[in-house]
Amino acid sequence: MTDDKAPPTSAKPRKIKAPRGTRDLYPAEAARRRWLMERWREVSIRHGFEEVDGPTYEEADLYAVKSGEGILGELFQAFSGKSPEEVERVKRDGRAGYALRPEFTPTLARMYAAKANTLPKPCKWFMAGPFFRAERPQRGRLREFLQWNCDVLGGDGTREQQAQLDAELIAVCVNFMRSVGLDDGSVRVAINDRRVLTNLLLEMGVVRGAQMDLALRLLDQIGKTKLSELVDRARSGGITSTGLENMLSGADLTVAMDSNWELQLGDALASQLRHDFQPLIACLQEVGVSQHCMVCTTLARGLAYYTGTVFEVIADGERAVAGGGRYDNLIELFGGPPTPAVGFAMGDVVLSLLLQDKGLMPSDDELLGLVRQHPDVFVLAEENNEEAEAKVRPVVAMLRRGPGGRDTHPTDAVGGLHVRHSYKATKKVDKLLAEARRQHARFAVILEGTDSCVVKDLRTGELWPEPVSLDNLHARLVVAL
RNA sequence: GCGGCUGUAGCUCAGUUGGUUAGAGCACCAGGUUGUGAUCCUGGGGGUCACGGGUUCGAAUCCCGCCAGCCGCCCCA
Repeated sequence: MTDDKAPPTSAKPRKIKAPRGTRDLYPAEAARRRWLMERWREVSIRHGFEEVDGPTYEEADLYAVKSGEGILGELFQAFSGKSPEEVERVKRDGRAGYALRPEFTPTLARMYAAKANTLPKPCKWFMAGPFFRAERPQRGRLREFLQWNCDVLGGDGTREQQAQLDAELIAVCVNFMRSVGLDDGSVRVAINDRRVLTNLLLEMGVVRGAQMDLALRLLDQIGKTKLSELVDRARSGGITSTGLENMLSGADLTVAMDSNWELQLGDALASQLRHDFQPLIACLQEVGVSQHCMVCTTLARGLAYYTGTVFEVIADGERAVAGGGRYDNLIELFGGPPTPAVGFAMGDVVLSLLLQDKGLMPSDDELLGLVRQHPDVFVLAEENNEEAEAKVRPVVAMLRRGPGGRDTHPTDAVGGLHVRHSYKATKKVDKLLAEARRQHARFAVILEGTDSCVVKDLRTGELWPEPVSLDNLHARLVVAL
């Protein structure tokens, strides 16, 4: 108290708000996040993926390895704060030793590379967790967000198996979308192949190297930037290809997989693409998702490390919900053995917007139920019955602990019920039942004395015909639930 | 980093050309009626009107700044 470093008493405490682009999760929002994570987990596991995770921050250099220039500007820097040298270095060149993870792939590559020879091949991993990017928040984009990553690493590298694994990965993604209620019409997957696209551009006269990178970047911008400007940028980049200009100008090079390509593309292009995409298409049909898929030859995906198949899940009115592709030389880049790999990521922000747009986001009450936060039992006492009132808290404790009234190990929740009681001053049964109802309790237990109670089923509104002895209460409730 | 719009109670919003002590509904808390599920009645807590300056006898209201949110640009791993 005599500390002279204490702030002056006249200083008003500053009201600190959540940092820009972050979210405070009150019970309903926390339930929504948990529900989403559980859906992601459930679908991943059902498709044979194993859960992994890594640190939420990494050495900043990890993110520089795979060339992303832009990425470094959007890293949240992190440092230990203990080392004066490190602080000095941050002041000197503005770069801390660590960064909050902006994506999972580098961590994944690092983890896989470290244990490559002991892991099954192919190795199917998923994770879901928070990621951080120091961008300007806007619709569908925040600074802290959740992301679901699924990846398939390794395999024999044959074109046939690659197509199988690509298709399997796309299927996980599509089946998730279905599992949250999105129908065939509202889930579309745009698919392309970097190898096919590059060949196409080479044939059009685009030169490998800087020109090719620019061309890919420009294709990625279609729909976001005006045509005239795209063409201008292509020309100022030294690209004279009229083929590219046609692509940029919106020549329709997107076809539903199950449709008649020749009609839309002409015989020559159709037969070339059919040849290139046939293995993947066959596999997508095998796993039953081809009706969602279309080949979109203008899809590039900005990411530099993609080497083959690339895809995006798109929905009208929102930016891409998920995106991914094949990155066959990335593991090697992180010091691992040459390893074919394919993966995708889905963020929670756009997905939530999409579910809201479509009316598929469960209500707050539904979410609390879905994540099992609705009480099993709400305990109260008859009015004007002090003996019964005195038993409320012991009965609550007994039901929470579980059978026999003996304490169980903290990790052993078997038999313990989710039990609540009122903290209100009122003793009116009417109001207490209303409270139980509001909290969506399944049963109300109304104590009548020191050893007996009546049970009301709040779902049907019916009373159990006979009073229940407190000795049998837990067992009876467990059966009824 | 740049531009546009918006900030009044936990939420949705009123608030007149600048004029008493800033309001409603919902939510929350309490009391009453009813009396073992949603009704109804009454009362209560809660706001330095985002924040900081300025103009004015007087500012939620007008001006400037700033912060935050939303929308877009840039960028997208």
